[in-house]
Amino acid sequence: MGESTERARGPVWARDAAKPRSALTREAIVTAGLAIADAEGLDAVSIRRVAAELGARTMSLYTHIGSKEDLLDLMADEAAAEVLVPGELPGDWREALTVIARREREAVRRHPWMIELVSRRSVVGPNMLRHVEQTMSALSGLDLPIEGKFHVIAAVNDYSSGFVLREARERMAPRRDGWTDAERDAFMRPYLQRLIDTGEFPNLAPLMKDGIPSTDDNFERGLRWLLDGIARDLGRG
Amino acid sequence: MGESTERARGPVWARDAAKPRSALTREAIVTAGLAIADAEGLDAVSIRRVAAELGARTMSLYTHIGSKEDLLDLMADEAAAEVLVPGELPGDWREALTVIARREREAVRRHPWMIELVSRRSVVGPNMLRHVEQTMSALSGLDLPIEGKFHVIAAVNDYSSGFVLREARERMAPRRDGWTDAERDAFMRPYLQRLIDTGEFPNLAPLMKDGIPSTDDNFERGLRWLLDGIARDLGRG
DNA sequence: TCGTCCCTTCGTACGCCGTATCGCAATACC
DNA sequence: GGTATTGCGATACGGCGTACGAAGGGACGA
Repeated sequence: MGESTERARGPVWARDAAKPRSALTREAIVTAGLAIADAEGLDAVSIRRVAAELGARTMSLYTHIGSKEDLLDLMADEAAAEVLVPGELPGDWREALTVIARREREAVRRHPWMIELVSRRSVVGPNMLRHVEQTMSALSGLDLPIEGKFHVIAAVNDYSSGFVLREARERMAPRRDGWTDAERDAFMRPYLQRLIDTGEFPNLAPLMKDGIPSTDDNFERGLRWLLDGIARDLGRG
Repeated sequence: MGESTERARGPVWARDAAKPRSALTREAIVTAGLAIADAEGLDAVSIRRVAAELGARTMSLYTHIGSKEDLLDLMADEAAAEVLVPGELPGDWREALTVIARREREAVRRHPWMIELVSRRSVVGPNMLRHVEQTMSALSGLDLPIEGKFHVIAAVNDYSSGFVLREARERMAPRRDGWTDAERDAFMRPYLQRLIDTGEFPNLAPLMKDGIPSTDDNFERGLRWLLDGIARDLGRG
């Protein structure tokens, strides 16, 4: 049977995991991957490393996952579970969407590597779908066709993703290039000063000099703007 | 001199390129990298591959760039040049921001790999800064403190990034897993059907069945919502 | 109880990758 | 013409994902 060695196809979540005969299970592998990614970043997650962490040999992992991509998909969906809001959603659709968006942000702050995964491929695992379902349910009180609801949650989600992407990038910066804040400043300042001196950046120069003003409610403000715009449009219809 | 072999530090853009003695220049390397990424995706860009493309040996590239990360930074900033709007911006700040946002989207549609770079690290090259400067200049007619302007462009940019991230992900999907649309459908449908059958997704089931309704003005609509919300807030102040 | 089959484990090996190190040759400068 | 500098590249190292196939143990029918 030549095809017995063929690589598994289709979404990982639709494929059976191997029967557990020891502690080496798909679940344990995913959990170990998550721990490594949380502690050392996504680049530290290698098949060899995960195996070592579990006291197994490298190739044993392939009994339970089809490839490294599979592992990353499973990790992403596992983390997506944290986005789900437990309990009832607020009745008001704006409050409900806000609560959900906050949770997205918090989950990414806990697991910044989610950003890198999400920018590589769509995650359509069960937890991610539960999240979309929950978000759609936040709009169930609205008299709107399903496409309209989808447009709303897509726009809100796009804003959250973008914010969270930018935030995660800024938070990861020190670890990625291995600089302390002082080093970073020492390296960047002369470069930025030279750019300021060209006079090419009249509107930006004050910000480059003083740094970017960052208050914690930037996220809330942008979200409020967007929801205001949506509410006005719905009210007009 | 032990420190002569030390790795270069600080932002790439602040470091001198080597003097060109042949066709092997920093610029040529970046251009070759861009071509490969456009044609085959970011994963196809390796130092060895870029060198081969230029008819050089692998290690010669390191005369002109400090590391692969440097090359990726330079590529990202090169692509960022395409985001700059040539000529005058519209006088109305909403129109100006819209024009800029459209250009961001178009640039990423041409170079989907930008998404992966941008989710890894901040790009603060000259072209990216020119882009931010241009965006700030779109608000120069507004009577708003500089922090306020920054909050506005940050929110608009977050929305654009999020949309464009989602769009790029969807567009890259077929290439990434090497499925045709038919295969994708064949693999996904039974999986989604099983999820629908659980009854856990009452709000989502219609969308999973019929696919996501995608019209081309989703981007414009979300942007309009956000700008409406901002305009109202500014008008009230 | 004894085969038989299946399924998990994993040793080995291949072809990629980024890049440290260092010799060499050509150029630039005095 | 001699010397210092600098671009180029051969070699090598330690990582990676994973194909292949051998080995061993549990399940199960005879």
